[in-house]
Amino acid sequence: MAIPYKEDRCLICKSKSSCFTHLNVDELGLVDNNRLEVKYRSGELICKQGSFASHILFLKKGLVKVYLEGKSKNHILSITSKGNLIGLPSLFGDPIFHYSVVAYEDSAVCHIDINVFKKFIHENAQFSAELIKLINENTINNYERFLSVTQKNMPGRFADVLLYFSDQIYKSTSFSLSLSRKDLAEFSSMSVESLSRTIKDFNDNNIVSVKGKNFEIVDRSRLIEISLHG
Amino acid sequence: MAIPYKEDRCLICKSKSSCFTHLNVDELGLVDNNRLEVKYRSGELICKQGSFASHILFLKKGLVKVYLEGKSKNHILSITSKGNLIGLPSLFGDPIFHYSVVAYEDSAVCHIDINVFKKFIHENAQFSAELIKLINENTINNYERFLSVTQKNMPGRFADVLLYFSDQIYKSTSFSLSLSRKDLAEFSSMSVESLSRTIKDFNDNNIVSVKGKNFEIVDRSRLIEISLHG
DNA sequence: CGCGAGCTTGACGTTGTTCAACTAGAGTGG
DNA sequence: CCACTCTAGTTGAACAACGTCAAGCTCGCG
Repeated sequence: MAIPYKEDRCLICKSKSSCFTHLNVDELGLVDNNRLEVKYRSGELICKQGSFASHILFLKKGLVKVYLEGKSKNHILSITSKGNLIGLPSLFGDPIFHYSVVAYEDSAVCHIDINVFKKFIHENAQFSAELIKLINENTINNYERFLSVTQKNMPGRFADVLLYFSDQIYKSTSFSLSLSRKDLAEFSSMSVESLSRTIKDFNDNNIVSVKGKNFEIVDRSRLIEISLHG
Repeated sequence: MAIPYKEDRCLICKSKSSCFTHLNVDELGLVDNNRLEVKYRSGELICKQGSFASHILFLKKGLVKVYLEGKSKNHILSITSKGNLIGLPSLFGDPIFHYSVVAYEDSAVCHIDINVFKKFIHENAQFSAELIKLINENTINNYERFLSVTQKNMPGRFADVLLYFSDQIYKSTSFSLSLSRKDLAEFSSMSVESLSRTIKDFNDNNIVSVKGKNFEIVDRSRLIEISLHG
């Protein structure tokens, strides 16, 4: 059996979620005493849709995919990088995870007892306010994805995905993508073959330069135009 | 100028949202003093995507559609009946409405000052907990819709929509639908013509009996089977 | 009685998927 | 170091799903 491992005390942790900034020293101590820090290797399952959500997860380090499991294929909800909470939709109602999460890179995850979260919600209003803010940001992102998925054709959807990686995840015009073509396809709501053709098309038209998993956005304005349905 | 109209005091209102049950007499009085009750006729716009969200809306009576405005067509997020709050995603962050809402039936809506909501969130932890629960239920519904939209064909999606009306809205196997074909199409993510053909198909195969806006679910188990991709 | 919006129907075109074959590269064992 | 295998990725052709266009229908309403 593994020995519980904790790199830092929460108090001095620099990668805290914004809602933890509203906790006092005692409260942070309570978090510390009710968490486990777990390291995951790339490809490992961090949480499984349908399993018991006894803990809220905090992604301290790494990159993960958050996805819904469908009958035959999955739907990737978001690619989430460090500093974000996972499992918030499980806070009330059925205490089960509503999605699965898998690590893309070696990741560090704090498992925080869900009852500690509930305690703070009932006792610390600042914490609740911040939590609601985080949940709402997520909801608004979902709305954008609804529009992308239901109203755009393949190039438009893939343009959205590329801009998402460039702006939100890697914050650069060139990046080495950790996702497989299959994952990219599930994130853009299309088949692997169609994705491959779309990539080729973007590459041939000098919109994006693609070599394997390395992407470089060449013509950003064109990409934005395509995203707005071109 | 219209005279502010209030049918009941909040204290004795029987159609309260679940989060208001955690307010005391004084707090309910505060809600009462900071709300307007507005009646809408069928077809009227209750709130407009992108406009300033100074108030959270409570649907006291009626039936409305909540939808995202796309470039050429809309995407209906949900059909919402009385007892539900509208505008919660606008609570923090940009104070604008992220969707539009239109009445299907004559409806009564309480406009509650958004600052009253924020005040309760910062002072009443029970209220926050209940609010988070409501927001999360909505998120989980969105997940189901993601799977429906991205992984099912037209019959599957329309079966989902019919079951939604039967189970969630009308709670009966037969109902008179307030939605136009166009709205039904935007709710099922397809064109009006395809919707029309799908309806005809369901009707011809004795799965649902349809006469104009009157729907009767004849073979529920078949409908569920189709929903699970048949 | 005629007008018009909403609805239906058929023919056709487009978009995207599926299937199958092929290719490139990474790991394995001799 | 080289053949062997396995998997991820690419490509082409056939096909299915779905949208678009145009015409016709229905029914409420002036």
